[in-house]
Amino acid sequence: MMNRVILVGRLTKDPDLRYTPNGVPVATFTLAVNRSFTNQQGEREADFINVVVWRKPAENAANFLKKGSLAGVDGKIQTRSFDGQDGKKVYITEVVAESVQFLEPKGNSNSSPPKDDGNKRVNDDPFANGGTIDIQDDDLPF
Amino acid sequence: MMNRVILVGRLTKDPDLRYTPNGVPVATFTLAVNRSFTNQQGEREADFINVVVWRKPAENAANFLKKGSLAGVDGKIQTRSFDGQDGKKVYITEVVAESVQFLEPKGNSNSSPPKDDGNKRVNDDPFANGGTIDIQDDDLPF
Amino acid sequence: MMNRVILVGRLTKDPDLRYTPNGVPVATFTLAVNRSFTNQQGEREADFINVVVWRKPAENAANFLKKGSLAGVDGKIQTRSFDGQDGKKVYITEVVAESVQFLEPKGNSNSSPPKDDGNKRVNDDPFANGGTIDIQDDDLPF
Amino acid sequence: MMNRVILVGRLTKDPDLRYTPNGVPVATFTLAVNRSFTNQQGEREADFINVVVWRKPAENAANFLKKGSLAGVDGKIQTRSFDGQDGKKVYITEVVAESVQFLEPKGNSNSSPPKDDGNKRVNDDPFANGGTIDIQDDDLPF
DNA sequence: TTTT
DNA sequence: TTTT
Repeated sequence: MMNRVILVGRLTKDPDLRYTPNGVPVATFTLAVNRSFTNQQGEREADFINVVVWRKPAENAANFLKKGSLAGVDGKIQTRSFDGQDGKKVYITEVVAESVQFLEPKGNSNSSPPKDDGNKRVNDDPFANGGTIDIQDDDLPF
Repeated sequence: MMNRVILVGRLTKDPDLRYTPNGVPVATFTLAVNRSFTNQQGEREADFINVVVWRKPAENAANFLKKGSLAGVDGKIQTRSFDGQDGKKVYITEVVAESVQFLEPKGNSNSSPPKDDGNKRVNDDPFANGGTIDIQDDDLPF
Repeated sequence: MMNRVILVGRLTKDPDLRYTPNGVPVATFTLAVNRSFTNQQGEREADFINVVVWRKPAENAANFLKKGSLAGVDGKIQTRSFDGQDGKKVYITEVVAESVQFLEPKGNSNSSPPKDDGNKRVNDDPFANGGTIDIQDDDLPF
Repeated sequence: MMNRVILVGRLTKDPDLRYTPNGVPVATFTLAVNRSFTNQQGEREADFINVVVWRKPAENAANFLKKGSLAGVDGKIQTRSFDGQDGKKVYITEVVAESVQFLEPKGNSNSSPPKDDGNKRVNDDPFANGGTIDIQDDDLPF
């Protein structure tokens, strides 16, 4: 059994950072990954892939990525289901990132600096880890 | 922009082979990929990932894989949407396989032989191609 | 910066398990991965890829894999160099496996049972972990 | 049998473009891929991975990548051997790229424009293909 | 509900 | 023989 996904694309919006009742950080975002070929109308389309990240990489993603950022994701496909509001089961397929890579060049944060929305700052420089936002030993305890 | 998925798992059902109006073969199946860790209840869960294959590999998948077969998939994640019966947009995330690998050992087709449901036979031995079911030059013209 | 390798192939020999001076297990083996295409002479060739595994997965690989076993590897490419006996630098490219997957079907250990060469037994059934031989929390402390 | 490699790193030198006696373009370059962790001395090390590309993507790589460019590679590991000058067999492990991705942002070609060393120009804008440098139908015939 |  |  093997399950591996690698993506490079651009965030369609700022990451959404939340915390579980136990205080575990979870970030979600959507990556737009342009296809390398065009459709019959000659348009280049994209796949819009939902990504979930847990723990410290979640906080790093929230701190260093924003709408339009070029990011790499290494993780797994996960499927889950829940009961929708109309009583029907909803099936979800998403990518759980094990590491998120910040691929924007150093000076290239466009116009605005990385936003600070009040989350505690975990790491001030994504390049301190070679640009990788990885699972760390000192992550929240689970 | 990069988009790559590699999976190894077991088919939950026999592949479903169809043809487009232009005669292009498309097979779909679901791969159950067991996770390497267990949940809080100590149960091992699986991800159920929908896979689409086009052209000759579709026919090969239909001919050589069946419910329970161990298979490898190398492809891309694709997202698409359509309008559901209740007027709401339905969003789909699936894997488009570029190659499908038959991983069952040679003599191990369980009890029954590979089924033959009347599709024209493209290749009588998946091992003739090292077990790979790949896109071929003589695929249908598109 | 991203670095990901996924392989499925067969061991060319039994894994070689050693221990560092600090007692850390390291296993090495070579995977033969048949190519999906043939050369001009119509022969199918293979790539012979050296794989290194550390810690508990190393012991699991040594216990459950042997010459001819079908195995999956998920890891990274690593390069290193050392000074050869003739004073010239030797450059090595190999795969460091983060997880090793035992893909032989359950009853299919060919003729002989998994060998036991005196290594302490860490896990008696690779399927207890869904066939995955993964890095565990109780690995040696580094 | 599966064999897949995905890399993102920086070119250590300009690509080296050559042509076979039959006129088939081949480019080679080395990708420096920084590791996400540091060694015992607290230094971040890198893996230096040799990459080979054939046909049109080779020409595109030569035209759009240079020393220091951030690039993504999707391909396979290949091993081969030849007889060294001292009569001993030399074993090579390298990556054969199926597609090469130009990840430098559009305006960020540093100081100098993409070099033109006299090769016929195949494509003037790597972004015309969404930044992908892919195998095309009109490649040389093999 | 989508990015450059 | 190595990149930012």
